Amino acid sequence: MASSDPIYLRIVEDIRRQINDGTLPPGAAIPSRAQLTRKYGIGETAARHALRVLASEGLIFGLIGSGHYVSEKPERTALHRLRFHEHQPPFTVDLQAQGRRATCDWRSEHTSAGPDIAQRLRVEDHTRVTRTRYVFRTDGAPAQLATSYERTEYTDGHPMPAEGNENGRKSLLVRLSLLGIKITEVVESVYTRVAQPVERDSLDLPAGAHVLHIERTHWAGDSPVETSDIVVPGDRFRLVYTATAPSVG
Amino acid sequence: MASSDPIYLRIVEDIRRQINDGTLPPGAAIPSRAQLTRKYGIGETAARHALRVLASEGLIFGLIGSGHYVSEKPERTALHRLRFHEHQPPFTVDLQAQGRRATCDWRSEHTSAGPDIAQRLRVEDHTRVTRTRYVFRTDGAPAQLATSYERTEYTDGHPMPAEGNENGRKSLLVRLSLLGIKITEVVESVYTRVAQPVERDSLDLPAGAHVLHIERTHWAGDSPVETSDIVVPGDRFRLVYTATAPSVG
DNA sequence: CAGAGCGATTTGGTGTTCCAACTTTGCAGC
DNA sequence: GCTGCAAAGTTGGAACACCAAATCGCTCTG
Repeated sequence: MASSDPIYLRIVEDIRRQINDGTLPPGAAIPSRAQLTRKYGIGETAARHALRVLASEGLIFGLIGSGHYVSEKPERTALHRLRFHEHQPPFTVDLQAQGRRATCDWRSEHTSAGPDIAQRLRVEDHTRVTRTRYVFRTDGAPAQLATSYERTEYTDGHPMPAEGNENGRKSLLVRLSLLGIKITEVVESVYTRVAQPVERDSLDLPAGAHVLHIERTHWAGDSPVETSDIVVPGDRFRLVYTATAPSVG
Repeated sequence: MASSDPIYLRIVEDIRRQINDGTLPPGAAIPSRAQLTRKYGIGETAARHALRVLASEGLIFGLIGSGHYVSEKPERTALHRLRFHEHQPPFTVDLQAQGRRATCDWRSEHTSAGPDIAQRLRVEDHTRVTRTRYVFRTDGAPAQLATSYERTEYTDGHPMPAEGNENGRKSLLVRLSLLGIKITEVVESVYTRVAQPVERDSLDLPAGAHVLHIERTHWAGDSPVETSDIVVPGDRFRLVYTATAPSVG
């Protein structure tokens, strides 16, 4: 706000305000670079810099040869995560529960745990674990990128197939229950960060896009059984956690 | 990766790779604009653009007169959210539970519900509600910005004081239990977005910073009792959700 | 040897210019 | 009236230049 602020920030704040208060509704055209330079009496550098900042924030988007336009307000699909009911173990709700066409492909392999995964699974470095990379798609669009790590000792009896799709899918809980292992606790740790190149490729994200990163660990008593990293496009989803009091049916 | 990619992206990917694989550890100096132009045989525009992109992603930061340096890997403080135990209502864990010096100031007022809040509280537009703005600080630094809305009918008996700090704080649950209202369900919806100017001011964030936005609603049976918007700096915190199976003590 | 001071270096803001790729528009010709 | 093409407008990449503010290192002085 200070008059000592750089010029381009003044433009940014001005346009942002117009978008917020509805003067520029979604779909409206932003003045072009040439128009901005005339309107505000600035150089082209400042004008394009302002547009770049607004575009990188997702408020507007540019079309080569056409112009810049106000983005639609992002509708974030609810992704139901942990849900708790009495007399049921904690579980995560599948994408299918959304009533959308969802598919899942995975690739599974044995590998050795790095320091981070080793700590989360409470094993030594280089312990052999089963790593499975999942790609979830909803309505054809990539929706989640998940990497799951299981302690191989637990799952050797009923191992993951090397790869497959949703048809051959057996949930973690089913496979573990066959081994007499009961999940007693699930912990999810959520944070946001910039998408890495691999994730941008898999999830079809632009440079600088933010993702929600979920570190999930399933516990059986005091032993972590499985841990996974789940990466979700930050502009397309919201995570919903529901908790129900035990004494109510 | 394609050779048709713009030059500045090649530089970005090259430096990003060096940061990721440890060639450039946190604190290491990035080559200056002049050095980059010589090293890659590019113009100054491309060099500074590459540095700007990396800086906007938070991977590096610039010091006027000194240079660009690799950022520390962000340590995100765990913010324990919903936790569920048998025979206890769902509750959110306070900041104090972190073992840190935390303070809280708030300002409370009666106002009329806008369409968004009205929908979440299942009331008509313009129904009178109690709005309370909280600012939580941890170790002196602003940590959370929360805006809570309560249906005035529930809380008129034991209203919020107009303003106060952590010393005069009575939790929502305590006030409601005095009125015989028992929270049976808590729903938290989490997403990430760019911080708005007001939030940047309150939380001391740079332009373009991302926040975690939590929409939380407390339910008593089928009636929403309180709903709040909780905004948390995305680079300083992670949200931890813990679920324990009912049948285990 | 300590400290002051100056100059080289670096970032960040801004202006100007040029170009390639693409879209939109309007006009000419059928 | 319709088609097709050319011109004008727009974005995005890139180069170059200039300046203010800040930092850093070296030198010179006391």
